[in-house]
Amino acid sequence: MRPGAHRPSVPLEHRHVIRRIPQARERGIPDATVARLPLYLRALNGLAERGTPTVSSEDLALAAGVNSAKLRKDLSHLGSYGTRGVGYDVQYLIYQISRELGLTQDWAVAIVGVGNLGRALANYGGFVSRGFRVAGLLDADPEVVGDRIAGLVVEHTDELESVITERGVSIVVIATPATAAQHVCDRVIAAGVTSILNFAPVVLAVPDGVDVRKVDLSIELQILAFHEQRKASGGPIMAEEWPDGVVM
Amino acid sequence: MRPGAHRPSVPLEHRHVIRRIPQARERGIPDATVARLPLYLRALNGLAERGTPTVSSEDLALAAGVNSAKLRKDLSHLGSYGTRGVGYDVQYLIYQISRELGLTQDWAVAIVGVGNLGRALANYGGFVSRGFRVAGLLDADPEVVGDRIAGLVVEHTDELESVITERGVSIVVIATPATAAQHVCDRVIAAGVTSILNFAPVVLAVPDGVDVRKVDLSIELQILAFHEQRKASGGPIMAEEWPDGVVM
DNA sequence: GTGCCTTTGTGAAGCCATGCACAAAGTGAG
DNA sequence: CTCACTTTGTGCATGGCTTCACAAAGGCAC
Ligand SMILES: NC(=O)c1ccc[n+]([C@@H]2O[C@H](COP(=O)([O-])OP(=O)(O)OC[C@H]3O[C@@H](n4cnc5c(N)ncnc54)[C@H](O)[C@@H]3O)[C@@H](O)[C@H]2O)c1
Ligand SMILES: NC(=O)c1ccc[n+]([C@@H]2O[C@H](COP(=O)([O-])OP(=O)(O)OC[C@H]3O[C@@H](n4cnc5c(N)ncnc54)[C@H](O)[C@@H]3O)[C@@H](O)[C@H]2O)c1
Repeated sequence: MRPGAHRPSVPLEHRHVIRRIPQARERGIPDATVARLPLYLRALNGLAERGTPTVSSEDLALAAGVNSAKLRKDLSHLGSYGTRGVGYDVQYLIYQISRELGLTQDWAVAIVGVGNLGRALANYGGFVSRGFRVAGLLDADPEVVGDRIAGLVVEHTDELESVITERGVSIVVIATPATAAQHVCDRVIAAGVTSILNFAPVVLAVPDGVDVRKVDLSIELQILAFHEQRKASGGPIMAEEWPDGVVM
Repeated sequence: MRPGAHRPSVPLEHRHVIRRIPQARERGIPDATVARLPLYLRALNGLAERGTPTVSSEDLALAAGVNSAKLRKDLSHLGSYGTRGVGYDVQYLIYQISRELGLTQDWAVAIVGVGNLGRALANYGGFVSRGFRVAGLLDADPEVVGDRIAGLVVEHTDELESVITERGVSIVVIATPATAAQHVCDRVIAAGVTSILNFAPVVLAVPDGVDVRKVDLSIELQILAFHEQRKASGGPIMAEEWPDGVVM
């Protein structure tokens, strides 16, 4: 996950070589930083709603749940948008981060697989709130096709390619059973999509240049279980036993 | 996220100091490794279903979508469970990883907030399939309380503490609106819960020793949008313009 | 037993991310 | 203008993670 797949040939040999301008603002924002920008954006929107005009890195870091040095370094990758002694202008920073993330434009999203999860996603308001527009709901089940959900009519997956091309869909959400996910994935890629959000518990095989992000509830729970067990068993030393019945 | 919060006082000064036994199997599995173990487990279960008795690190890595050296290093943190020249015994490895993750026991999970998302989660089969049992559904809305979902009756959040303590709930899933999440979080922690999976788009404040993992659809989409924009705008060099109307 | 083949387990190197600590830069009072 | 104060932007050190590459280990044939 989080593959280095993108950025295959982005030059990264500046920064320590010549340093042409004071800020290192010439592309190549670290993945870790990109993953935190939405967090900052959310915190900034909260501040903006309360009318706060400027915010220090310390306060914003607190609101976003990160270290303030990390926040400043992250923002420095976008450019020098703060004022020393004052902080960051909330509105201006919202604009800059939004622009960097590509949220100043509208993204058409299609959801494939309108079951329990797909319906929840379709009804989700937080989707639309930030430049993402659900432009299509698709399912293979004739029982489901024709249902009206959140103002959209579910279409048959036969229409997948035409929906994608005709409505300019650039991001596809896969919420089908695991068995169907790779097939759907292949089709949407063939139709030109290069950004996929996958909820099915499978590793999707995709060509270079296609970004897949996955959300896997089961994995999150298992990670929690690991730490929970660790806490319960009272410290780092554990019984070393395992059944001898299991043979290698 | 992924806080270093847990493991506050775990000694990690071995490994490069004395090396008491050939394998470094004395606790302290890296977070990055823990996060991949469920992936390996899933791949192994697929192999087991097809009756495959053993698997090489190369093949398993392929199925899990990782580098084979990384896979071997990850597994070496659990112990020396492979056979050189042969590979890993599928059943045995499933058992070892399950044990390490704490999946040999049953975990009682409560879901708080039974709206669109909460219902989807409650109906999700992949939940139960791996040692997780939904032991309670709770909501604050009297309209929702009493509904029967996936064999469970939704209870009122007034019952939150008693449900947690009486049914031995150790993991809580928060699927309430963002505004209610911190309040719910505080209550479940007061009731003794130390593992939380949060779907609400807020940074939860929790004391040390409590693990929070979050799933945020909106963040994933924004990350995809970032890369999508990068692809579309034809390479690392971009127009440097921004509206002069916006003043700092 | 001997020798060949396969595959693991891990040292070592390189890369990336984190966080400290501070100089530079800006504000505002007097 | 000067000075004290605040806060940014970043050099640097540290540590963790990834990947390569290979010696060690086991299986198997004869
Ligand atoms: N529900 C959850 O909370 C949850 C959580 C984590 C992961 N998931 C995963 O998300 C996926 C969907 O979960 P769900 O609970 O909504 O399942 P679901 O069975 O309720 O819905 C799946 C939908 O996909 C449709 N479908 C099947 N094949 C298709 C195809 N080839 N093309 C298009 N549509 C197709 C089905 O008709 C159905 O409507 C599953 O892979 C599941 O493992 C679900
Ligand atoms: N639906 C999605 O696809 C989706 C995706 C990502 C994130 N989220 C987030 O997940 C959360 C739930 O989303 P949803 O679509 O299910 O919303 P929803 O409004 O459908 O459901 C929220 C439920 O929480 C209940 N609730 C409110 N206050 C409560 C309280 N104090 N205690 C217990 N229950 C309470 C409500 O009665 C309601 O049933 C939201 O924070 C949302 O932002 C949802």
